[in-house]
Amino acid sequence: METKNINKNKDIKLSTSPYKGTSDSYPEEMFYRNYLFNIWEKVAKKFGYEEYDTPLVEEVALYKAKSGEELANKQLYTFLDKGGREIAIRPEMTPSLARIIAAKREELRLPLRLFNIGRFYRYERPQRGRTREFFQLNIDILGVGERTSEAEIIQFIMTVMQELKTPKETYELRISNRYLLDYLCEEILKVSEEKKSGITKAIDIFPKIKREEFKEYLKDLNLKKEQIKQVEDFVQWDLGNLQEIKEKSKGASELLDLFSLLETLGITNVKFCPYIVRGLDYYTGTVIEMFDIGGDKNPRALFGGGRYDNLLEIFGKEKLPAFGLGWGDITTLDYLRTYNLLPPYTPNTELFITLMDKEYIDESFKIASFLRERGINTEVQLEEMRLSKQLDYANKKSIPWVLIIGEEEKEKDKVLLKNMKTSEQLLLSVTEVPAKIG
RNA sequence: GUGGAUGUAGCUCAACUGGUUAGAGCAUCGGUUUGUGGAACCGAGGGUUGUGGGUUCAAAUCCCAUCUUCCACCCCA
Repeated sequence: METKNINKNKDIKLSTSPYKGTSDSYPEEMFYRNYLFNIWEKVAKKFGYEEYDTPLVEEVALYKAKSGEELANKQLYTFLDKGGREIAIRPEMTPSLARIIAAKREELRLPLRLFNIGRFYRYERPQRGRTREFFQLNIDILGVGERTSEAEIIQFIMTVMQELKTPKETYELRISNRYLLDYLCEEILKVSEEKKSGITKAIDIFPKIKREEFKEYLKDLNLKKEQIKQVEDFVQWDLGNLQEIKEKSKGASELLDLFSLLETLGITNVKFCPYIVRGLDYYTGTVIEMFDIGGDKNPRALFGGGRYDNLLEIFGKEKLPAFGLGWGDITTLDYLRTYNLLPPYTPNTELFITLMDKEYIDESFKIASFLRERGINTEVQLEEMRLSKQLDYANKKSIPWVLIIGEEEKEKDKVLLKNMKTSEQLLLSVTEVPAKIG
């Protein structure tokens, strides 16, 4: 009976490839991912941000309330749990963050500086810079409505870029403000509320299409000739244009304040771009996106973010000013690879202990424990094997040091420490192995 | 969700356009070398040609379906 079962299992050929749009991370890939994550975490902590986390699943209603329609309806992984609840795997962090803040709205001391590095899922067609499973750094400051909070996050961004050793000519932080669109529609174009979303969308795709196509697009929105010209004019605005309307437009004055603050901080690689609008429905003021401008290999934003002062309202709570961003791992690693900015892969093991005779294994284990206590990452050869093979193994794994313990060494109560790079060998006692090796 | 391309050994690619037993480089393993790695040489293992149908005397090659990956749209990290 049992053999029958085994045969039956043999007939089922399971695929070894991961689920569509996801990928397995072998040690080398983990090394690169952790390189990025460690920098994110280190810099976030440097700025006084604290780590938090939320469940991977949420009720679908959370996303229906405020995320974009596309994200909530089409890109959401959903299922019914056994109690009949509609559950979603989180596609983004901000709604969850808003939820946990709203839950403790009354007792939290402000401002709150929070970050999280988490896994997210979106049901989409995979392509460059876009997969179904990805990680994101979410970093948010809550409780400060001033431009200072935005400047701080932008300072954080630039510090991370520095840590990643990114060349200045390869990136640009594009900044705009949602209130500016209100001003355009209400004060300049004087169009009805329904037309606003169409115009917003047109402005969003402006950098992607040709001038003529843009004109056609606006014509299709039933805009008058004069209005079309005004929109074409708007997407080319610079800070000078904002100066003229700063008394009348909240967006303009906020942007001017932010840019003057950034200037005093000596922050470069930032640009006012009127066509940055961002899709998610909850943004209210400043919006930002980071782009690779060194070539056309990475047309997708490395991250996007903005101000979302009203998000707590969906929980029936008092408003709370908030500003934050979601920084993607896929897009960023693509970018880092494009410019060869990732460090060479190096395994963790610093020292390898050979086994010349299987009788010596307890000696190996004891020495390994001793060295590990001293902080040296130590790997032990577990099977008797020709020495050349053991050295070959250490060499292929780029382990910098090898400790040889054989008959000769045992007699003298010493070990032979070999530097794999220089081939130098040193006969010494175990206690003499330097704690800081490498 | 729409459109376009793709799939041959672990990886990168061949196979004279439908014709014997699907090959090579790299990688892996073994040996030359039982206490010294990186080089060289010798050898070995590894494939239902993504999967399932169909056409044909004959299919990696042609047709259909399906899946994967990639690219664009959409959306977005």
